[in-house]
Amino acid sequence: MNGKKYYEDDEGICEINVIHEEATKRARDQLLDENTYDELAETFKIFGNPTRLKIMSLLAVENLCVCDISDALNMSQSAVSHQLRTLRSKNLVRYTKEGKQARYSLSDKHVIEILNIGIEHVLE
Amino acid sequence: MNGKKYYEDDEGICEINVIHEEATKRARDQLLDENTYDELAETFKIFGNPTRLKIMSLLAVENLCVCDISDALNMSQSAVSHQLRTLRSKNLVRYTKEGKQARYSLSDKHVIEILNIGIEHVLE
DNA sequence: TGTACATATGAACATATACTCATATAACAA
DNA sequence: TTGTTATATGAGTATATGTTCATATGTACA
Repeated sequence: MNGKKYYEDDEGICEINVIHEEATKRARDQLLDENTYDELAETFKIFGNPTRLKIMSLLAVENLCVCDISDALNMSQSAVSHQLRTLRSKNLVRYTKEGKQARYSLSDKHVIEILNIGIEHVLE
Repeated sequence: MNGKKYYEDDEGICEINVIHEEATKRARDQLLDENTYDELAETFKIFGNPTRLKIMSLLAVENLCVCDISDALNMSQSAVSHQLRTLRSKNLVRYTKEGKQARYSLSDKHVIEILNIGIEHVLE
């Protein structure tokens, strides 16, 4: 079940040994699009930062404006605003304008689901 | 329901306005430990990279050694090995020595759960 | 022994990220 | 108008990350 394979990269031809050829093929065949993994990674990356996690945790309970969040997290308005921008860019939060303020909320139930699974995993 | 609060940082006293004081308090009170968010972020960060996602997807189906994974992903042995090290450091994969080889597998059911929720989220 | 293979790892590099600071925009109030 | 408040954002900076390259370690086999 051992075999040699070759692949071409920028530099030339490279050789790779495959030990478990059948299993490798089965595993490779069930992979999704390259693109799906990129998107998936982009999504998880958003969850990979404590500040954003805390913002999402806050918004899971209450809709808040930027200064509320700054206060709750003891962080500068600018830092919070930048992170909200990131969260918005991936459609994880949304906001509605209320006069001078912007009232933020979670845009998706999946956000809470992913949060909860993660917390479950970490706390046990 | 508007109030002013003050906090001290390295530079001195800063002022923050709170617009929704009650809601902010409720939201803040249900936050978890600082430490929990750090751990949580560390975990999600691991999922925030396409190469690692693909490795986990492969191992969700078959137990493979490093060269199998390199072949399946068309990546250098070194790059894969470094990523496996990262995955090991967070206890997401483990391996058993089989002669010259190291046979890797997922170490945790949560890994597949988190993967699946993410995929569900991305694909819809 | 020596040689080939499977894997691990340190160093270097290029890129991405998360803040701070300063400033811009936008809404309301005096 | 002018000033104040709430938010957004560009630039700069320090740190983290993902890969490559070179090399080390460890196992098996001649």
